[in-house]
Amino acid sequence: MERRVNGVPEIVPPGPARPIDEKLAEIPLFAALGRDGLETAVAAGLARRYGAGQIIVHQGDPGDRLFAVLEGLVKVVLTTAQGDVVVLDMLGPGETFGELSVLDGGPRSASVIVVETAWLFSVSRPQLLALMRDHPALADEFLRVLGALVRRLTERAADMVSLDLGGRLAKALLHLAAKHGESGGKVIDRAFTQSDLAAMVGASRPAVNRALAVLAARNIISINGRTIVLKNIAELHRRSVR
Amino acid sequence: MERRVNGVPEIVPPGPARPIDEKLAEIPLFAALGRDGLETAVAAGLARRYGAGQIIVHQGDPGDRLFAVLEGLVKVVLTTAQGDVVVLDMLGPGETFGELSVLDGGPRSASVIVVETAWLFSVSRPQLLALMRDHPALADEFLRVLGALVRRLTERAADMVSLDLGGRLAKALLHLAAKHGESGGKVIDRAFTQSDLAAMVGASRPAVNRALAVLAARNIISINGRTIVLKNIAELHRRSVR
DNA sequence: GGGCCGCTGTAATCCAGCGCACAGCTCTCG
DNA sequence: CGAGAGCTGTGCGCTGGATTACAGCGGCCC
Repeated sequence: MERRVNGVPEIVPPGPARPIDEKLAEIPLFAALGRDGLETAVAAGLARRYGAGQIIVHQGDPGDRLFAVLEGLVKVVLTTAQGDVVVLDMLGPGETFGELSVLDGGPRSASVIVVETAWLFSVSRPQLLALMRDHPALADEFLRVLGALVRRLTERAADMVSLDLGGRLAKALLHLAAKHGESGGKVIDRAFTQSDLAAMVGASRPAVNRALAVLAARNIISINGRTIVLKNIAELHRRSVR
Repeated sequence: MERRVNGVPEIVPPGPARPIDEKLAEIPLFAALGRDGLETAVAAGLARRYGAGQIIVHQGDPGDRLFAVLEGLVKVVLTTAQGDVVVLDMLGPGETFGELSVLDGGPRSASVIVVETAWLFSVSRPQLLALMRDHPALADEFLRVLGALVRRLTERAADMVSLDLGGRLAKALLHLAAKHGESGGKVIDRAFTQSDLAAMVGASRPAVNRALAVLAARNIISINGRTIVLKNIAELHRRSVR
């Protein structure tokens, strides 16, 4: 069981457990390429393994690569001028980051840090643009991904101001369980801490702990160490909209 | 002087004060079209006037048009399930909205409401896609606009959790003055109220009033009714990052 | 001109969540 | 196997902002 302490880098040898193109074909964005396009992409891109705690891209740095998560878990982190940390999202297999670098080639708007040992695939901006030129379906899919990104950010901006801590936490739990959970999105058992949760919902770590305790007391969730089981999804939904 | 009460619709006759193509050429997105492309766009699109309080697009509705503000002022508003209102942005001449409808054709993620009598230009998704096909520069520019949108939303999400009311207000004032202000971005005198400001920074209206009073007492801004003069821009910047 | 409506300005009360501090637990590594 | 590090769980005082209420004021409309 992968239970590595956060913040401690880990040496991970390269070497895929399964072929790259097989994993890549499961990612919506690249699936649009078709068989031959996938081969071209694999040849053009880079696949690497990263250990927990490693920083993939650093906020503010230049960068022109688009990344896709093949395996593992990474977090998108924004550090404010005062050093406060905001976790924008957790990304698992099939998800991508670095879209902005492709759009305008500007500096990274956030950092991306490995939470669970991750296997990432990346292509450079020129390579991606060339792929898009040859495969218009990839361009369409890319726009779709962008749309989802904008919608999520919009919703999040509103949530941050209109929901109280309990609501934001409920929403975060549902979001995490749906994306990274087991048993049909009911169990969260991944390597992120309450501090990560706190940074996701914009609250202090103790406050999150309390809010979790409240949910557990109402039998809406159950907590066992770092494992959270969602027992009453409907109630969580209700709390995430009021 | 335009000093219409918010929320009260107003009948505004059609009829541009200046030619459409002239205004459109001043908008970065459409400027990429060149002379002949502009004419095509004008022929394909619609130009209309809307009175204060009118709702241009309604959150949740389907919609496939991209809008550009030629004149006036509109606000992008998100209403939560409980009825709380969040103002995402104020858009003036040269700015666009409805990009999402072009990306994925999904429902409107927010409503757009006229604040000051506005003259808007709009094109449908198919028309815009056709224009992009014939004028690749338009597609490039559209991606640039999207990049800016994503960056702004990302920054906003972080601001909402890391800045206190004073900081968020300072940031909002700088943002508004830069976009819609006079005298080199120092004076804000538009038709939006303290309630609008409150919905922008995610606070109650009295709280905003107090925060403004504090800034005025420190001689950082001066307030005269609905007119706000930024007297110490450097100090506002300082407050918007700590 | 008079009444009405909406916006600004301000005061009083209340409470959620923060900051801080500390205890207990578990996993890791020497 | 012992030490240490990092995470979870919890108590306490404090403050910022929400809530509510109300007075003053200026346009707007009849």
